[in-house]
Amino acid sequence: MKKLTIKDIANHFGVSISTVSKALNDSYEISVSTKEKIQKFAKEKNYKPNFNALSLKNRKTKIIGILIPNMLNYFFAQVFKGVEKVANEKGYKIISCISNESLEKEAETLEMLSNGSIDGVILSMAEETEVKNEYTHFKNTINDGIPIVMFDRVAESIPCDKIITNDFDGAVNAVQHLSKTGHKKIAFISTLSHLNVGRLRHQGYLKGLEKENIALNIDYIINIKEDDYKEYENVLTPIFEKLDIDAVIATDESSAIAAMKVAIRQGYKVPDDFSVIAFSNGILARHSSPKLTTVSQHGEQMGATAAEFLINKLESTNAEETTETIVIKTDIVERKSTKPLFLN
Amino acid sequence: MKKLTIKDIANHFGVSISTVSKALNDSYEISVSTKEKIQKFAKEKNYKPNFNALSLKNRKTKIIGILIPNMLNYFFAQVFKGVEKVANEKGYKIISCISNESLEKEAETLEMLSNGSIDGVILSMAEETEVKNEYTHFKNTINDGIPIVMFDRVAESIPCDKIITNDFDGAVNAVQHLSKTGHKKIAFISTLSHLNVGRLRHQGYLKGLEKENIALNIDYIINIKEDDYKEYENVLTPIFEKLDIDAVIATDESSAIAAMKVAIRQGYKVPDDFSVIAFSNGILARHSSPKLTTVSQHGEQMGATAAEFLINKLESTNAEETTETIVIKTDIVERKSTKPLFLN
DNA sequence: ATGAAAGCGCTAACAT
DNA sequence: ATGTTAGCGCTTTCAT
Repeated sequence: MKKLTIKDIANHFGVSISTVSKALNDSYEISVSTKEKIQKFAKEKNYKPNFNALSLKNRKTKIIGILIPNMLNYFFAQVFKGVEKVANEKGYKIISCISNESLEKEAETLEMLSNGSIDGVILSMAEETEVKNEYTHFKNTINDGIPIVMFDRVAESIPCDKIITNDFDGAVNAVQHLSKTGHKKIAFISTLSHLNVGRLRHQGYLKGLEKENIALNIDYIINIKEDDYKEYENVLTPIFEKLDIDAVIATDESSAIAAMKVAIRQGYKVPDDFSVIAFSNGILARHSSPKLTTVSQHGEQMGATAAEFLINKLESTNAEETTETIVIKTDIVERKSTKPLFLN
Repeated sequence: MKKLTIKDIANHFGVSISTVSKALNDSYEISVSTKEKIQKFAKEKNYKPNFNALSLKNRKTKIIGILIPNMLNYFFAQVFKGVEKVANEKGYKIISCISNESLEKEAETLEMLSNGSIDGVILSMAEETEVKNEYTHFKNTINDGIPIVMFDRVAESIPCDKIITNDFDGAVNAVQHLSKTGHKKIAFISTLSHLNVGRLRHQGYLKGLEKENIALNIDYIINIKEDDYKEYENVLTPIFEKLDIDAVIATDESSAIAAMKVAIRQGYKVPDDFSVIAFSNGILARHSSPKLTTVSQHGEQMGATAAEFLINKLESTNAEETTETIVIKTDIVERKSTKPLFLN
């Protein structure tokens, strides 16, 4: 039960621990015969070098932290998958933590991790952090020598690599798609108006209208609290009754599906009289009826990219302190909630 | 940038490192005045004891591993959330790994983790592992002194704590629910026939029929490969055309939703002429139209329970080697794909 | 009240 | 080819 150490092996063969260490690391200094017997023995006994001893010695753990606001979100799960894939390939393990959208937990977690537990961290800001604009904990961990890579919800002012999507362009494209398929009365439903990604999508929506020469109707901008997706339908029903709209762009799947249901209930035919596009990664889009056309976000690729950047930074010798911002483009995935767009 | 160590502090005050160590640990051996100044200094300089040094010394990391087949599955994400919550409360961190349903990756991962990286591990078996019945890697890690807690997909023969659901009873209840609301021609759609949880649900289905005095119709048992949920509708369409059924129990959400769509397309009214119940935790259930009645699995609670058991084992001094199996009961959550059940 | 020294498991520079 | 030693950062026993 007691784990086998290099010392035990040394005793067993009556040699010194450094001989064993070198033998196990296949050093040229050690004779072939002793190397062989020691390696064979170690293998048989299933010897594994102690992780903590190595980390202590090397001053690095080959562990990266990932800190996300919420694990029940398909987007973050996808990002995680991408990170895991790359980390695994490069021999890194992952400590994963949840901030629960809380600034305090985010800060505590970062604090807890910056004691040599991890070599670097990939994170997406908690909502509260972004809203309060409180970034000192990020600065602290960077000052502690722990590189950060941020994705999706990133803090502009923090000097670190950032992996984001083209939220603005995504929204522009969504508007244009709808417009080109004959929808001009386009509402914008946002559950993210307090976050930067939400604002960017909003601005993209405005830009899209402009490009398509559609006048802005203020009433078409609908902000809902994201708390309770169960309420989305109730919130939207009276609005849709009042408003004369023929399309919706939503910042997330749930509200898009709610919008679609309400529209159908009110007698619209989707996608002909009423089209819907949502920002999304999700499973919901593929299971709704009709299936949802989406501005799709490539979470896995974002995660993989984040991991690559972080690991590069960790393993690069030259201490070049440049930081990059990478944009992973969204795609419009046409499903059944919009009319097909033929390029003319 | 270079991290502050106990040695640095000792030098700064011209005292020995053991004095500093004791001072920081608030030892009675150290005078109040030196304790104060050392603690104050440490705090100001944001001193953090090195994690790896502590782990090496204590022979424990306060890290638990979690090894799940797939992160994009809402059930596993929920379990993770439960684990995270408890771990966090008790001061443990989590290293999370994905087996991707692969025996080899599962074994490799366990191997990689049993070098002192973690104190214990929570896992759900990869599909391949369960199918091939290849459990030596579990035995190895247990022999390495790393306790395992398994959940959901558990290996009977391995001596460890296990957290499972009452799949059998869940299926019985589902059948009875349908029967009592007037549905007797109940099909069973399984995407998990190769897994034990799938078999248990299957047996529960049979038992439910028996209890309700419904004769078994072999054709009503429909096994589909889970690979491609996109194909579910195509697979089910001809079957439903041929079969005379008025209800479906599905082992997962996706196939349930596919079944519902196909039924609706074929002119059935859900839930009146055709009811659907699915084993599920998911978001899909709450967003489909109509919303799906489910045998609901409480993943978060399973995760929390698993973490509690593991941490208990890790922190209990007495080496009692008993293992327990805990059943977290499912509930039927009535939504709109079944008729309401009034107890008579 | 403070310090010296050993040890956790390992590597590596420096003997021999 | 093999061994000795110091050191990674910390705790703890045993001096002083």
